[in-house]
Amino acid sequence: MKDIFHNLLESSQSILKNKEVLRPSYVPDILPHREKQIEELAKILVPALKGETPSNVFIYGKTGTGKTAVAKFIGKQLMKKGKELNVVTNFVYINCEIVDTQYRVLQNVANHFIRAWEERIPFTGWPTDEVYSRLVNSIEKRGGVTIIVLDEVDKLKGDEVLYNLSRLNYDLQRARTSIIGISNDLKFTEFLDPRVKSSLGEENIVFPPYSADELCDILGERAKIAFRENALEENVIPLCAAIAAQEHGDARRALDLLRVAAEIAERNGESKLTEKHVRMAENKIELDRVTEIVRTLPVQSKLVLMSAIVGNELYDDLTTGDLYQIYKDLCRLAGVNILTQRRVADLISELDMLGIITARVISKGRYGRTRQIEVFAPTKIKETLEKNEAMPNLRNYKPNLQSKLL
DNA sequence: AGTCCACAGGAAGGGCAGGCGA
DNA sequence: TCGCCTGCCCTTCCTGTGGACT
Repeated sequence: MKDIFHNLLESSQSILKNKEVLRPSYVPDILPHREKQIEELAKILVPALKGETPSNVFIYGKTGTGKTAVAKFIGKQLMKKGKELNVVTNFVYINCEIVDTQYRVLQNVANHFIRAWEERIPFTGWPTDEVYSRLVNSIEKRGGVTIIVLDEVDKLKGDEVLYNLSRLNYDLQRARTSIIGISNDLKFTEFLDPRVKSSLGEENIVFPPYSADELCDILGERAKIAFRENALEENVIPLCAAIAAQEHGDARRALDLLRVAAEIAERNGESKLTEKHVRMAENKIELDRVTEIVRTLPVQSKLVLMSAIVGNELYDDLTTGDLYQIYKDLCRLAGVNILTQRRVADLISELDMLGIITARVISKGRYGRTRQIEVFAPTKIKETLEKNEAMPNLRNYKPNLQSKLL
């Protein structure tokens, strides 16, 4: 019994030597194919090292294009150079998906400057303007230039916090601040208050998606650190890169593929990572994504999805009308309100957008115009749905196929 | 060429919950 | 605590549409 972990540890040393390198949170020392963006951002921020105020920057780019990595990388470099030159530089990174309200953003930035022996601002309770003045004080006390990075800035609730942060410099005497906003939503600034828009959008940097070749280089760099020698079959990295490039050049997805593939290979006790493992990883990631989406769907959407699965089993080509008949039956079985066909049509569209089903508009001529519905990975989805208590027991369901047979 | 089916999908508005300032 | 506002979910009503059939 005592050797259980020993054995597992032994076997899991076969392929990976440092898995952390493959995680999205890891900031590498080299960022291949982002030299231009790094230089651009560095040029904008270099005034900080002379004690001047850098322009605010907005960074755009789809997920996995290296926005966060570049921002963190530059932050690290800036702090290092600041120390060398004896210039006070501060770098605060905030992920707005987690810290999403005005209060919490101000609280987080302020707490960054508060020393261990000083009173920290609590999670809640203080009036927002008091947190703001505390923030101004602490930045002022520290002096120098503070770079505040707001990652996923589009997730912030309201633009008040952006307005307040952008006017920080008016309230500061000796210290200066500059904001870097990061977003994957190109249209984000369109909906901002014009004052915020002009103040924050002083400079823009766009991160284009990586090509398959570029992804190969990125994976190659990480693989050197992550894997033992000869643990990778030659075509593994190009395959991961090609799959990720097909979507939109997402490096995060490429790294996930490589990591999950390695985990699968290790769990199987194999000593070499092959194309087969990448394919298995691709499947696993996709299924995990779908299961997660299905699990968190509202009850009505779950019922529509279940109707689609049942419908696919009963009909060769499932249409909106057929699905709606089944849906009404399932609602009765589950004791749930029946929504109108108009609303169900919208729920079908939503499921289509999530990529769980495909709903193609087709015309059957004289027999009308409708959508043909097909469910992706029905077995796995059904399994997930059946774990939900609110779902009806399908063993009690007797379909009425009359409409189709006539 | 015109008809007609079975919807798609837009517009408007009701009802409700939650947030917020007074 | 109250009234107002906003966003979300949903319904009702409506017009539009591709193509088989007449």
